[in-house]
Amino acid sequence: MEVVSPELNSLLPDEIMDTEAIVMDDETHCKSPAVSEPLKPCEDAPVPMETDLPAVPEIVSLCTDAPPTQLTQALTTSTPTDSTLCSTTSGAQLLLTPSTVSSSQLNLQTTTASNLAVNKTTSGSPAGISLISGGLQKLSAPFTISANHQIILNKVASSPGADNTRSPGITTTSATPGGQKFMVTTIGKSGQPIVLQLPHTGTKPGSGQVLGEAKPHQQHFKVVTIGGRTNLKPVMVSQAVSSASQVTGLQTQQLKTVQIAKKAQVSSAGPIKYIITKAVNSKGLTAQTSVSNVLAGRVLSTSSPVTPPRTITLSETLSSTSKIAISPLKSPSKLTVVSLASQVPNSPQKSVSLPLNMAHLGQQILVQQSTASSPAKVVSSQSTSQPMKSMQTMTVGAPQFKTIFPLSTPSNVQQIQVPGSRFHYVRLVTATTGNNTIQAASPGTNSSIAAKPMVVNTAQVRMSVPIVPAQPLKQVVPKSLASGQVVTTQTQQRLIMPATPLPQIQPNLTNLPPGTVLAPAPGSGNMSYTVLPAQYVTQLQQSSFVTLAGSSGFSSPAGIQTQARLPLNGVSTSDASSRPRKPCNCTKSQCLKLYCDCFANGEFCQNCNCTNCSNNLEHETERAKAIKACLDRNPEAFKPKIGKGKEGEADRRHSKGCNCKRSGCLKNYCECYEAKIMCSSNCKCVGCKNFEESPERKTLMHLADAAEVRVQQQTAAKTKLSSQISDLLTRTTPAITSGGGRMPYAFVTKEVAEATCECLLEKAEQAELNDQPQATSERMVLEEFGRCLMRIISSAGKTDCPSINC
DNA sequence: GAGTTTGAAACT
DNA sequence: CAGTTTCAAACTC
Repeated sequence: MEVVSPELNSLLPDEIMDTEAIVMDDETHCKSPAVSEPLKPCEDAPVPMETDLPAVPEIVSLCTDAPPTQLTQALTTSTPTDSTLCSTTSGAQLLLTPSTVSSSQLNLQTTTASNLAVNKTTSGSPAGISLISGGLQKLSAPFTISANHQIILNKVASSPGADNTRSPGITTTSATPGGQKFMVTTIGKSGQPIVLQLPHTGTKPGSGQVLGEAKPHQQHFKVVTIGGRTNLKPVMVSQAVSSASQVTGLQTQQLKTVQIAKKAQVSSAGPIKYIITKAVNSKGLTAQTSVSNVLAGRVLSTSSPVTPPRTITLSETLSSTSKIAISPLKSPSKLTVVSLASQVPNSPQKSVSLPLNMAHLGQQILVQQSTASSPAKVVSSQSTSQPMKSMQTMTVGAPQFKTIFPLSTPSNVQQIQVPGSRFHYVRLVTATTGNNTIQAASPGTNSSIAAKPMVVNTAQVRMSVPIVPAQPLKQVVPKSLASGQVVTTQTQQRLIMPATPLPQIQPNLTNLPPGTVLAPAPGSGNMSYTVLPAQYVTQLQQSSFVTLAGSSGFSSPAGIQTQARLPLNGVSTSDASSRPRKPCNCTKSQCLKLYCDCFANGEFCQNCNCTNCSNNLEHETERAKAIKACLDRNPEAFKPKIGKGKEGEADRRHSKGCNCKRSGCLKNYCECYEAKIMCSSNCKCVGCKNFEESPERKTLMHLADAAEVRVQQQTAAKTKLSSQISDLLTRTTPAITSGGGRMPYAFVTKEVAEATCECLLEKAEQAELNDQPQATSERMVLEEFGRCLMRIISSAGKTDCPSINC
């Protein structure tokens, strides 16, 4: 399995989708409760979860044997049962759940003579295309079946009332009479053709396929996702069992692409790669910008080194089942869950859900995303009868996103940061016995990946709760998970890693530091957690985690990589990422109290000046206790203090307000002023001058702006000067070389310098005689100086003795 | 860089 | 919840 594009998250439904759990073991299953119901953890793996906002059902149950209706509810909003999600028309299965904003339409038209029969309408037909459109989006797209087994779908550039740019996410599925299935996801630019590669298989009479119906025949899925790329990205799924593709609504406002592929015939022990691509800030981005971001941040990775580029093959042998379900949500928060689990050979159900995520059997990916303005949502992953050994759950969201990664036993986690990007990339690679070759294709980044070995607990993960800094969690996912989980939040991504047992610590999962990652202690089950800050990944590279892993009994190596920082506190990620973290200077708090900014931000101390620091992995126990203590005192201790207003920074306000008494709230002592926001009614300050009309504040602001401008100008001037000098040296080098190897300064002899000065003085005198203003005089002198330099340079390349003549 | 001021966090 | 203490950052010299 491969790619989870965070962009996809923004397109994904607001609610958490429940993907049907894939039964890895026939014997036991974890019942999946209804979406609206709290998830029940598997009996053998209870997972304590918390939720702040149970009002909106967002829990996704991944159990395979979940009640059909419940599952359906979790997956889609329109289909009553799970089985109905699959179209039963001949050979063609297409499930489309209405995306909340989907307005784009695709027209399917057979334009060439072909043995493939495709319906033009959305209604299912014997021709082999069925569209479930109960309140669903219609798909219509002219397509052409080429002679080389390709179907080219030409997306309608524009449809009435539809904005392709804003609603790029379109998924359609078609099937040939022979049972071939095609899933097309258009997530990219409008007007780009979609090409479906048709498998060269014999025609098979289309027959109604119901989810759960096992078929000995192979069915091929080819999924082409076009998300701003013109190149083809077919995905073929071969499966012996009957399969159903489920496509749920897409958030068309933003593009998301998730491609997870596992190469056919790859053993479960083979390397599995997870790539989460750039997350889309669903809030801050407009539709257009989101599209561009998708294009830039989109990642397509191949499943294995042998997998041809651009082609992802999901191949399940008779024994596997993959299923991905995504349900649309009406909430502003966006949550995407893509789960995929392997099934026993006889497992009848097999489904692939788009838009974007495809998980490999035996693995599960949860993608959860929520907007900053909406409550955080929790995705729960399924539990199978057996602890999923290779299940992985990822939740990615932006501006607030959470990632839950049930890590498979040997797994690698890589965190990738693209410079300048406001998103954090997380790559999970299930580790195998051998080294995994990780292919991360993060558009816009050429960052090299130097994964650092990391030990991942093989123990079953009992829970994971993403923590959303500014916003309460809506739900918690109590599910028994595989072996590891990663929770990320909008502002930061954290890893929850297996840690030494800390049974006494039961962190309030809803209020953990942003991006906190909790991982159960190996074998200890659900009560041991290690809370790791977002920077953990980065810091892992500095060796702390290896030690921890060893002490924690991690059994398998994994790699974590980070290239940059994560967004913080709802602040622009670019700013946060570009701004170096301020080192703390704590001396008495051991950096385990909120006095410490590092700790308060959920970060490890790194390159700080603190003494007796315990805010590191070496003191994970103390740190965990401290976190718990803080949460006990204030459940929202780690939530951002500065809320994000609806209209941008203007509405930002301090959640608690300040209590300044002497600073007039015009110094950085004041948290409001420090955050560059006005004091609000939440504040209890005395003598506040930090309000809109305050003249003092305006003055300060002007001064600050002016100072900033000066700094910028100086910086720019220095940069320009350096560039010019560098360029000058570069350009003069050949001449110097040709002139006998003399360095540039060698030409500035005493005579030359004197001549230059004379020229400058003369110029100054001229200006003075002409009663030129000082500025003009200075400019004239400088210009003359420039000319002198040019003459020196020019002469340097010609003669050994440059002459300066005014 | 040392000392002071300040206000949040922690404590009672 | 209020008052006090502790703490580290911000600020001043």
